Amino acid sequence: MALEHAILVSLLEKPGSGYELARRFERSIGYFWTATHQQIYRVLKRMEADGWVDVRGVPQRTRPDKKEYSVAAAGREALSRWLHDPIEPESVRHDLAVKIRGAAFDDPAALVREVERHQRMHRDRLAHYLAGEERDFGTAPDAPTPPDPGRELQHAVLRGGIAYERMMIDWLDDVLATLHRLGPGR
Amino acid sequence: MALEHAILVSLLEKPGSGYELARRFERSIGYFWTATHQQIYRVLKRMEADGWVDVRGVPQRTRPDKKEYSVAAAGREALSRWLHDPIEPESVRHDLAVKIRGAAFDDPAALVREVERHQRMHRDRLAHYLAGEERDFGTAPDAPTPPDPGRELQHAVLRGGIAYERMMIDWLDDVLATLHRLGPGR
DNA sequence: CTTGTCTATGCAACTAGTTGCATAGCAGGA
DNA sequence: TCCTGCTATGCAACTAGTTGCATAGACAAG
Repeated sequence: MALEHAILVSLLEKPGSGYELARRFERSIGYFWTATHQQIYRVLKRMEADGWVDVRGVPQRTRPDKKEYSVAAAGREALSRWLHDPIEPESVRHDLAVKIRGAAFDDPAALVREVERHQRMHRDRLAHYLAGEERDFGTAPDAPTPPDPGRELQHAVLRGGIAYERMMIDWLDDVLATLHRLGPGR
Repeated sequence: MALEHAILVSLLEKPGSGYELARRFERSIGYFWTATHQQIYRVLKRMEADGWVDVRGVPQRTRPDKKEYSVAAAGREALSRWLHDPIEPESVRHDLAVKIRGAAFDDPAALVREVERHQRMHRDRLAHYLAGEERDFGTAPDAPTPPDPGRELQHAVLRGGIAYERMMIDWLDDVLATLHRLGPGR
């Protein structure tokens, strides 16, 4: 399990509340890990009980009070242990591939719209990534930024996301061409 | 949920037992969907109760008897319904990306071996895919095979797997270069 | 003749993740 | 004023998926 570890990394990058974490999981972290707010709250509880994180109540005037979490020593150690563990089978769940193979037993042409819809989502995400890259890592201004490992590694992960979206867009072009070649079937 | 649907597609391609399905999920189907034998047996039970599949006891001499499953009319309809449903948020779980961002808070250089190990696994899988492609879809012999939608679509999905592995290998080269540039940290 | 591997199925207990709902204060618009 | 939407946290009930174990016959290696 790595949700704990994804939370640790996110809190090390910047401490925050469960709600804030949930929003990060909808954006930057969500590109390679998803989690709902319920799951995050529950796991944070467990991490707090295990002493992996510290909590600090933050009263707010205009908003409900929040609990700001930050990584404790035990959490850092747990993360370090996990980083040094050679694990991961990388389980895959790719609905669209199942659908494409399934289309042979239905009407292949009926899948065209669905594939196009997915391709559009990947194009949108690519545009979003590229905008984020330009914003956060764009061509250096006059002041050259000092080398920052965190920044460099975040950029490397983002480049992975960009490469993934480009690959998907190209592959879905290939799939669409195949579907068109097959024509209306069954 | 799509394990049911992945099983339906697999059984439409070729009827088989729970054990056989489990082995297919370790190979061809496993490239885009994973499942353990326990899960498959349990889901098959449910699908049988729902009338999605038919069972036929097959006595065997040298092996334990098996139950051969095949898709029933209701199963075909369920698959068709799912194929026409525009769904999927494509949930992602990418441990390695979490590790890479986490490396900023540990020793980036210590991750080099792990990344190399992953890259090796992707190279192996790519070689495996390419061998399978040559075997099943290789340069046509004298007899041109008749057009078969199932075959074409299986090939399209396999090309997706190949594109994915190539993308990952290239990206991990990029990650390794970044890690080396950072040098031993913290 | 014992040990290990392969086919074949399954139970029980657990952990992970999803869905629906509840609460509650504040802000802004109709 | 009421309704919607945002921040903020959480419970309860469910579904999905994992891990460990059990059984049992056939076959091959040592």
